[in-house]
Amino acid sequence: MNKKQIINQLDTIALYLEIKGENSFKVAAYHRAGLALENDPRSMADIDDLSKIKGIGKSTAQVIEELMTRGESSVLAALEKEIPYGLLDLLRLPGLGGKKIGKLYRELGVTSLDSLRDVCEHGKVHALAGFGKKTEEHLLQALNDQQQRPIVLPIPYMLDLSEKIARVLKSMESISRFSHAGSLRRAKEKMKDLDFVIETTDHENVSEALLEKLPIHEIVGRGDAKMTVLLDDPNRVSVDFRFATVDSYASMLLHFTGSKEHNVQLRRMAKERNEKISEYGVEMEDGTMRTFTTEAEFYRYFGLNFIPPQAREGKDELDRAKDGPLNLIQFSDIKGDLHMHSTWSDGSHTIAEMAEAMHAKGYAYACLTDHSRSLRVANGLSTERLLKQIDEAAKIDDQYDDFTLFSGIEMDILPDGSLDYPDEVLSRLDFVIASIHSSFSQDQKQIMKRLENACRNPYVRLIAHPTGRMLGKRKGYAVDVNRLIQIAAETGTALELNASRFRLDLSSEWLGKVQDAGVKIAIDTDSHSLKMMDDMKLGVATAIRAGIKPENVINTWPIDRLKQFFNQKKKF
DNA sequence: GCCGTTTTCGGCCCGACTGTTTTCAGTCG
Repeated sequence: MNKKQIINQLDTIALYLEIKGENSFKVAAYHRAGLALENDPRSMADIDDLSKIKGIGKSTAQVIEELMTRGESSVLAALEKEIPYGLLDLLRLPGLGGKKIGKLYRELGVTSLDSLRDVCEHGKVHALAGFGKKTEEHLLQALNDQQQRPIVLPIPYMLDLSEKIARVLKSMESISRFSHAGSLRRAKEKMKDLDFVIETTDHENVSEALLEKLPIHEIVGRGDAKMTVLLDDPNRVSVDFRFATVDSYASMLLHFTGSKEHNVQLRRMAKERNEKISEYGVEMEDGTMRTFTTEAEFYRYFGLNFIPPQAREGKDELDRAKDGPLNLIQFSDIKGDLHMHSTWSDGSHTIAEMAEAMHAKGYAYACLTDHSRSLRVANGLSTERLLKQIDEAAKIDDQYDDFTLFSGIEMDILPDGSLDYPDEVLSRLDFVIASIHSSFSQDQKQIMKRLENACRNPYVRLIAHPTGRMLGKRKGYAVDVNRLIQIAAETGTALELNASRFRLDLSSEWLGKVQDAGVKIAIDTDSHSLKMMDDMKLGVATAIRAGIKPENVINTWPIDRLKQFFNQKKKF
């Protein structure tokens, strides 16, 4: 059983325990054990002593062992025997938790969504103590709408929504500051809702305006401190708006950025010194509330260096932030973008427009990398056109003295493993990227042969979007990423973090291993338009999640060092 | 169920909101 399946089983056990009415800390312990596994970068095979992992104790370790060896858990089997499986579906209805489900089961014999509907329709629910007419109505409504707790949605979808909401917030005069928070701010690839923290003195007005300007499906809750709505989009995305004052804004942002586990650890730390953290600030021993103007100031108060949102997953970041600055890459480290397209292949803007936009971003360099000749659908460059483009790019480069436009190519690795141009053509370019755009369904052996051939070419410096995945759309091809990292290390080839919101390839999970193997990384937007260049921020955010240090990212390097990398002889 | 440079037992982050209730339980993040 793989790690993901084991985590699922642990979560299922937790759900059963919740319905059983177990102590909520016991329930949380199973979730936390799953989280601990997820946060551990090692594969199941590499973990020798489970109970040494923080959050996994004797009991959960035993369950995990059993899942690994037998493929099933006796703890889970006993729960399945005791509690009808259909009750788990009820947990997905908004407003129903373990306690209420337990009551419905024990007192009304509810065992499934269908039997719940039946008792609701017969008016039996509102007679139960603790239930009432409104609860019964809401349950029926939820059953009829097939309304469920939010599913997880991919970051490209949520980022678009978030940007639309941000535009609305920006237009409101009564808002002095706002930020997205939650999983999106931590750059998780999937999330179930959106969170915004808003600084305002007039939350009534802001709530009203939001309800007016946003497409709202339903108001889930509305109070002085927050408003929760379901958007009228195909996925009925849930959005939380939290209102803060000037004083509480930083604490509020910290709190709603999470992660939950990060917050728990911070609060524990505060508790040890008899202080109490809430979203409003830090309550001192004498009851006074201390507030902060920035998150950095908050961390500093506890003797910690700043922890960027994407590093707040409740791993070991608090310990590391005690010892010194985290030395994680940040956006200001980026000196250029090494993967972009122009109208010469399938981009929407001319070389001059792309170059000027990169220059305007304050970058010191950028590299033009249109598609190669075999990628006909993208108007890939014939050898003649490529040679012409090199001249054209040089002319544009000449117009700048504080910016360099390199000439490169994104060259296809063909299905048989050969490359799209001969070496004598590649030798004319500053920077050669190789990538796969065809025959995705080949078996792993053939895919790896293609990638290995590319890495062993003396001119190929980077493998772009190494897995070929599209978030929320397709999985990518059958690449053995561990092996690719090994080959990249042997040959001195860099691997890409494609920063496009549709890709994020390699993922943060793999990038940590890339860095550990001593392989260099390029964070590129693969821009086909001016707008796409902005995804560099998302790329950096993803790199931070992976714990990437700036010195391991080639496009943080000054131009001379980058040129050295472009020209160095590869190792074989 | 997990955890401990004061602890191996007694805690476990903290608050908003709703619906059910006359002071709070349950759900949620």
